[in-house]
Amino acid sequence: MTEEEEPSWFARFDEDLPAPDELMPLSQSLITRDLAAAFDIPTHGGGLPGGAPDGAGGAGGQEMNGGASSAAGSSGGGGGGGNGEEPARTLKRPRLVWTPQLHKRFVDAVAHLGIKNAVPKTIMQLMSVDGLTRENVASHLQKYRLYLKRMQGLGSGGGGGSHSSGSGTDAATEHLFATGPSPFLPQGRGPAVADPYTAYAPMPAHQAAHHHHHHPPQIGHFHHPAARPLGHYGAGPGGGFDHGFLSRAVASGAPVGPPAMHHRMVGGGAAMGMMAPSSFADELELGSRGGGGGGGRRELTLFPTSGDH
DNA sequence: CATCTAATAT
DNA sequence: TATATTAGAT
Repeated sequence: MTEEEEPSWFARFDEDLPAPDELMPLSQSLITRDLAAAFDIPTHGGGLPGGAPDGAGGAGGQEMNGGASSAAGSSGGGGGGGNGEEPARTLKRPRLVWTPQLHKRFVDAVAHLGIKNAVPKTIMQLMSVDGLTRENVASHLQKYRLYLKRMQGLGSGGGGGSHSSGSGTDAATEHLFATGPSPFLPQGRGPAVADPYTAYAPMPAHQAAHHHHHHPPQIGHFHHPAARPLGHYGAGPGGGFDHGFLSRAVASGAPVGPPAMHHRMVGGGAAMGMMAPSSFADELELGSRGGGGGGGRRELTLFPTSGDH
């Protein structure tokens, strides 16, 4: 009952999520989670091998890579090697480190999914991050919600925080959640609107429908300064990515309809500031990729053509 | 029975 | 602190 879904938003949510090219060269994820788990992921801040964690260093440095490695163990062939017995199950994974990039994906997914489908399962599928489990997303989803709530409930400042002026929101959280464009869809239950929320298109399309919403001045509108040649992604060598993966990801045969849900958004008119105007390029990077045949791991290459599961 | 949300524990 | 985990609710 109440099965509602909008085919538009995710119709082409691709956005510029996927990195254009340049898949991060193998890196940390070389270690199989088994090994990593066995030794504890060495991603601890303690002694960074390079040294300076932040600050100086590469000004142009662009964040660190995401750490979603993972894999469900079980390697089949191979050498077998070492582990004679591998429970493969009950393997405790190291704490998932939600890196900003990972967050971006999460936020983007939620924003595009809409409060309606912003459920752990869907988000997880939309994120398409290998190793990400529902619990992982669920756990974080809570934090994200709290963050939003905190922002909407309390305009800025208030509470105990009190951070510099400018835009209210905490720094750390802000920095982490700095959700650039928050195309949140007003879940207004339109009486008969043809296309209530046209998922925002990657291009400045003027799909301005008749929206007489007294929306608060959405100051802080940012664009993606990142000028990356989006588009070419087709079937690369080994990677057959496609933006349409979402179309099938969520659209699991569901006659989407007008989202008639309870919309409980605070009309807070408070003006929410945003981060500084600095040019923050959002880069997404995903590594891992079944190289060829050996791997056999269904890492990236998410929805290949259907049929997952 | 499966999934989501909340609170809690580490 | 940030996550994982558990418990409860739907």
